[in-house]
Amino acid sequence: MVKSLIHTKEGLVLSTIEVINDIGINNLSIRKVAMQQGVSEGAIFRHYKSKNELLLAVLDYFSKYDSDVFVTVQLNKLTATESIHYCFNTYATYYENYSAITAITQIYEVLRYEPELRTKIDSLIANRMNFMKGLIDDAITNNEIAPYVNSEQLATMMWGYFREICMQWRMSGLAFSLRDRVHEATSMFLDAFCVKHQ
Amino acid sequence: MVKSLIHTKEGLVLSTIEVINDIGINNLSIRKVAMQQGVSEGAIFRHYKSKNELLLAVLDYFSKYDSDVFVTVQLNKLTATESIHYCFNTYATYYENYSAITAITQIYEVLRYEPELRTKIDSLIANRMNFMKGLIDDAITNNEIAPYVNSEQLATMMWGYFREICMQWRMSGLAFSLRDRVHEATSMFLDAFCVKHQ
Amino acid sequence: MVKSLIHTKEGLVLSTIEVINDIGINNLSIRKVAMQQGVSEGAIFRHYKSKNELLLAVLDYFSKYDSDVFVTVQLNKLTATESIHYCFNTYATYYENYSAITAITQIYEVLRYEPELRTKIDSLIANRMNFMKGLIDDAITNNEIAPYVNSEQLATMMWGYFREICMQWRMSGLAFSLRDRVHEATSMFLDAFCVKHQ
Amino acid sequence: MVKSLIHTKEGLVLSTIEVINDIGINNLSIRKVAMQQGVSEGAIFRHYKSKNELLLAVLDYFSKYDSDVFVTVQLNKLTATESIHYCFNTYATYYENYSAITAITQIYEVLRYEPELRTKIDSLIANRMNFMKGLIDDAITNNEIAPYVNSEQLATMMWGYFREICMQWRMSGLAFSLRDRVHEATSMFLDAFCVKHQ
DNA sequence: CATGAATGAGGTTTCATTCAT
DNA sequence: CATGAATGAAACCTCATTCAT
Repeated sequence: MVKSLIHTKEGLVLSTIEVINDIGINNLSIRKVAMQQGVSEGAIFRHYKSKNELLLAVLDYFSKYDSDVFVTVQLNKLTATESIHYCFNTYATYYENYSAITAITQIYEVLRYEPELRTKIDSLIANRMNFMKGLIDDAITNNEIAPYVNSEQLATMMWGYFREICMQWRMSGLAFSLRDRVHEATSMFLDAFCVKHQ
Repeated sequence: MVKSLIHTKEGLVLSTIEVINDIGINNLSIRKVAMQQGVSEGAIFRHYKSKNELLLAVLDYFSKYDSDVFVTVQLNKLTATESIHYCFNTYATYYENYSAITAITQIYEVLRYEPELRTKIDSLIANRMNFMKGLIDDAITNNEIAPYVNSEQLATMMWGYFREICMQWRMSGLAFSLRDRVHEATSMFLDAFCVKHQ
Repeated sequence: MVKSLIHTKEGLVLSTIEVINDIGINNLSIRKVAMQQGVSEGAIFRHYKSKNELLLAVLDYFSKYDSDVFVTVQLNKLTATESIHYCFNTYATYYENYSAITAITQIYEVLRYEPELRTKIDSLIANRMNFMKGLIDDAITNNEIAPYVNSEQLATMMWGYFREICMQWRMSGLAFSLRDRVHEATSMFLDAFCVKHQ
Repeated sequence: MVKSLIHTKEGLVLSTIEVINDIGINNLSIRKVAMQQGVSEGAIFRHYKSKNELLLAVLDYFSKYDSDVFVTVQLNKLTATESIHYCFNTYATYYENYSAITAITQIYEVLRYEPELRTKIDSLIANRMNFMKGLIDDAITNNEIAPYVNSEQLATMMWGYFREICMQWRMSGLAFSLRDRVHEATSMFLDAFCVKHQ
């Protein structure tokens, strides 16, 4: 479907995400990707040496968005809490428009069992954690969040919530607004741990 | 290994969990379970009609613990926030002593793609959510948690955190105390959303 | 179903015929017979050393009826053509009341590929042929059938018709009267090859 | 053996017929066909999605010959009884030169138990019946066969004979001339049911 | 570059049969 | 006698990957 508009190599990444979303990572196979893309199975191996290299490209595509968000946040001159809001809002908006991509958020552990993918997954998770922890630390420094807050735990809570709500959204058949729900939750988090002013 | 001590049928559930933890749900096969258990492949099919029926037994085993915890919490005459503490503490202690079981918490989405398992997974998740939401609602009623808190969102946060910290624990090679970490996080949650007394 | 009324050993023969009729000789298995009979799989091997020995018992049961018919025909003091009529009428009546048994008439070739069964099948077919050929020869001797008729070919025609009409009866879902059809065909045969009297 | 001369896909049909003839439909397996053809088992599934689809191709190949015969008969401007002679003579000649194909004539009932094959078998049998019934009806119209003859019954007799003599031919180890025997029988049939001229 | 045929390993499942109880 | 657990072989089928064209 996306075939002629973009290069085959990139199209295969999108097709793979589509297949994972449609039938699950467990039922993913080169044949299914080839069918989704409308090419032969052999053709895929012209572009990617192995199935796991294709999955690596999927993870690259996935983490590339992370990098973009993180850079953008840095460039915008926002307060730390505003940055946190901005960050989750950006993800939620993106995911809402490209729901298949949320499938990737749910299969970290599965992919981690493939040796070729483990490093990539680990750094992806670490980057997300560190970025959020950094923002929270900034917020503490700037007196936006209470000083006694454990920034690592709070970052874990936030990403944990985000992945959990993505799962609920998928389970519901995309039946609610991911964006609104995430926005409300982010506000809850920031209000709860902010410095209370009299 | 566990062969002669307990019935084969139950041993297969434990062996399956062990294999999932060792090599991942994606690489799980009847053959591998048979090897882990020290029986032939055919023998498994005397006890479970299919691979998915075996996985269903794994999920039953997994959710049985949930039921036990929920009942125990109900029996103990604790305040709502104490119950929440008790609940997560119980899980963390159990999981710390049986770390392989945490593998199951990470593969909901994968299993949901198997039609025979989807209902089970969905009810398992719904039960956890409803139980926690109930406790939070109780806490609100009892003035332990602030009345403006959205109990569903808070429950999502807590279970999201719990699954996320389980993942981190696994990724770290069980390098920290799950129990301590979860205890701290639960306190953070309850403090943050509790009614502030002057 | 037939369990307690008759001995298990004989019940197994009937159950086997039932299963062959229900799901086909290709899908016949010891397990299916055991289920039909309501016993364990192992129990069958108490009575029959192997699957093929059970099938041999089925063929014995099947050919026993042939013997009975042949003897009865001999005892009745009928003309040769009357005997032929009587013979096919007896079969048609029996098969109409026990339709499952017709399944056996359709699987000679399949069973012949099992070395342990081949001799039995061959003699069963030879006996039917010889018996009918003998009656036809008698009819020729008695001037009931024209002298130039090749009795072996005519016997082949008659048994061929009989098996073919059994197949059609089965395919139709037993939708017509096997007895009437066979009676008409037998008359057609005997009229066509009889000595024409002026 | 037939490998490089003709396409694999068509070769597989011939190999399958060979295997059925050699070891029986009951012992037919993809593995045996692969061995007969000299390819791997997986290779077969590139050409046929399943075992039953391969068997369907066998039946197509088998019924294709029927169609050819029926069309040829129609084209030749023969009398009805000549057509009947021609038809059976053609089959007998073909089968005599390709004896393995007669195996297919003996396994209708077995194949009918496979849902994917039933329709094909049923139409194959119906076509043969209707064609022969049509010829007989023509013969009656043309005063070649007596008007009181039930054409459906006669067609059943003829096909029944043909299948029965094929079975005997196979059982005898191809020890007699199928062509001569069938020719004689056809003459017997047509003489017996023809209009007697003074 | 792309295709389509092929492979060999491995997947789930069924089967006939054995044997301790 | 009967059961139920177990086995080892074989069934059908899918998979990642290779390679000639």
